[in-house]
Amino acid sequence: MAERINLRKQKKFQARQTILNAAAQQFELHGFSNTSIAGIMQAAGLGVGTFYNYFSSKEEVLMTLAKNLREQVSKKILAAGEVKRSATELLELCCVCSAKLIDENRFILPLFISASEHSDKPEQIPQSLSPGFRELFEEIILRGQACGEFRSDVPPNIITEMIHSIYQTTAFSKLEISFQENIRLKVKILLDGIREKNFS
Amino acid sequence: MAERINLRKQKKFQARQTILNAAAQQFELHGFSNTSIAGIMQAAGLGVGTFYNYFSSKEEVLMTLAKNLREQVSKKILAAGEVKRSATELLELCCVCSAKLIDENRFILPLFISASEHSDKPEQIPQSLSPGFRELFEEIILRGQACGEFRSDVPPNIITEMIHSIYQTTAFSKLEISFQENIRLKVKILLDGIREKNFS
Amino acid sequence: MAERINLRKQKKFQARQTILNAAAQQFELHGFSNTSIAGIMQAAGLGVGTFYNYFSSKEEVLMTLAKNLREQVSKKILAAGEVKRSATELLELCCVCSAKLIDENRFILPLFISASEHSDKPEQIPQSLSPGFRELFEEIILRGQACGEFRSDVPPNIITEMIHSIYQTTAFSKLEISFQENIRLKVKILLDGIREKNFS
Amino acid sequence: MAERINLRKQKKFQARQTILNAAAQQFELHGFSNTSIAGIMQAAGLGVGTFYNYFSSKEEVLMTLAKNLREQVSKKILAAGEVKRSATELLELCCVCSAKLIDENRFILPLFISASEHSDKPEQIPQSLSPGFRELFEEIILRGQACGEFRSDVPPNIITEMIHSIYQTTAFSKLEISFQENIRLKVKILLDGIREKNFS
DNA sequence: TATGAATGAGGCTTCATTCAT
DNA sequence: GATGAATGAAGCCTCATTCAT
Repeated sequence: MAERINLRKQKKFQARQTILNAAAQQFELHGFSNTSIAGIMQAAGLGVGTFYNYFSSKEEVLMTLAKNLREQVSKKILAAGEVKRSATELLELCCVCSAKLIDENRFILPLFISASEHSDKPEQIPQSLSPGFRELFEEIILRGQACGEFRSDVPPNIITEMIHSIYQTTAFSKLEISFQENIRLKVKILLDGIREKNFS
Repeated sequence: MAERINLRKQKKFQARQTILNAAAQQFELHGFSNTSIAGIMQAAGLGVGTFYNYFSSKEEVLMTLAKNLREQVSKKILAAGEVKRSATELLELCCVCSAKLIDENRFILPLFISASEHSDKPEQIPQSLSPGFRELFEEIILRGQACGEFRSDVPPNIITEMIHSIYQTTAFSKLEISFQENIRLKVKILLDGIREKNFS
Repeated sequence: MAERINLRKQKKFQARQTILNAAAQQFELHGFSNTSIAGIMQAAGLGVGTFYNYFSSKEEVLMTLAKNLREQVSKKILAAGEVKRSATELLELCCVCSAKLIDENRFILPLFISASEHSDKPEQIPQSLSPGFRELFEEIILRGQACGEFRSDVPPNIITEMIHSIYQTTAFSKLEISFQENIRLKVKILLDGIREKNFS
Repeated sequence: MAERINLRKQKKFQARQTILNAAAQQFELHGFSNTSIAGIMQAAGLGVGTFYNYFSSKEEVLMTLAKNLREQVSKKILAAGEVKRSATELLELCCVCSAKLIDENRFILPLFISASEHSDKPEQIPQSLSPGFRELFEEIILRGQACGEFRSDVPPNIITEMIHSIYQTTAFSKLEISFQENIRLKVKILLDGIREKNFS
């Protein structure tokens, strides 16, 4: 009996996952607003009505996809933070980790930028990927400023925002260079720009 | 007779302007894809059908708005470039100028990011605001690298892209700080990050 | 003074004619229902509003074009009828005359077939090109039947309708043969088919 | 389960049929271009959107209606052709058969004439009802000419076209006589007109 | 739970017609 | 009389959402 319930739960979970994957694929292919629920479900090989057994709107799907990515990123980054290093090293490491994960789920980033736009249902769209991400970066920067490693004449949230901006726009880059390498170079510039001059 | 025609043309020009302004307002308020043509024309206080006397699609309106801004930015920047200065000074000046103009037409920037998304009519959406903007920045950076003022271990197009990213995402910033000041601080970091270390 | 009025009338007449010609051209090019008033007036090189100084609807234009053709055809045919001949000769002659004129204004025939369809304003569309055409044919046939030249076991209006049908559909013919020759052959068949067998 | 699906498919088929019938009725009532999709669906007692679950345009509906009729006609005619008779008899029989079927679906014929007009989507409108109809007639005529039963001084395609023209315009006839009788009389004339004089 | 047909609101676009100049 | 910008009705079509099976 318990197994049967488990099996059912598993099946349900599978359908949900199928929808999420199909949605990700369609979002990447046609963009968020040009993707219809019918389109997603067709890609998923499921009936249209089934969608509403798992989600109540396209926005919710997007939110879920984002949450998943966010959790992955957070986990990786938190793990990295456990070993003690200089703020610079830590920040660099975090950036590399993030870049890698985002690269593997690239579709999600553009989505955020476009979907967050001015949706009719803005409450359903989280501000950014940040929770557990933005905070972490900001914490590292604060620490770096506190110990004199980073310049203090620029507010930490500005610096965090700048890091963010690098991720967001690099996802769109048309340059020949790879996403991760592109991020690496920009982070290098940023790190050199925020390093306290007397420090080195 | 000529006057009569002139008068009419003038009125037509005004109507066009009214529509453009209403569109800008609505785009800013609800976002590009959430703005309907009916909405624009209602905001403009004109009949729906009138829209098609001036534009053939929402995309064309956006393109027109963008072109207008682009031209303003280009003019300002080109004027700034005529006086000879160090690459650093020039870049800083350009950034300040651009920031000012973009600040006054803030709505347009988010538009580009969202509209470019995956439109059904992508050919109608120019890649960015850049023509005469991106090129200018890149030229300044090249010159700075050539004379040893800027680091050469990062390709100039990466740096240009980074400047772009600052504009794009700062337009969305929720921080308390003003747009122009925000840009100023980020540009400061960037300039410090790309300055050749031996140079100073 | 009188001249001035005449001149004005002439001018007015010219504009009217210009519109009629443009309409004929557009009808032929795009079909009746796919032709817009704006399209006609653009082809005429006149302002849209001007249309309503001369006609009150597209249907009226069509009616006018048809009336013109009808009058031409009638005139020719009546002239032909003045000389006395056998009914067969007369019918053949009429058919040839009609074919020639219709060929020169081919566009009008298809129009009738399609426009008469089920227009919203059916009262404005005359039944056919016939007045002074259908009647004439019918009279010739009646005469032919009366003098034993044509078979009498088929009502004359059926025969007239058959002649009509030849004109109507031949206007659409995709065959290589010319319109007039095509008509000639079909009329030959028809004449042989209605000739009283004992007569010859 | 299979039954359930079957039931649904059956219902779907019924809805499709309902729409086709409503469309036929509306086309007949108001003509093709004066019939709106909303009108059809209202006549069908269904929601507007439902239309697009079955067809993608009015043209497709027309095409479907025509195809159905064409198939019926072809079947009947082919059956008639299996018994061997003289070309004259065969042609007469075919004409009678066709007349009967067309009479029962009279609406479709005018449609073809009007719809073929100059549609914006001409590729979607087949040239005529002919496939398996025009060809058949032409074959009979060729055979009749070959065996000296029909006159050979008129190309067979002209004769076929003439038969066609009889059907097309008789569908519009305002005469008191019935469609089938009307056709019968005209075909009699035609047959007499194409019979080789020496043959009888 | 899965399905997919039905629905109608809402967006886009065309166009005949009006009217101020 | 000539003009053409303004208009809104009306048609087309898409799509999120519901609901009976």
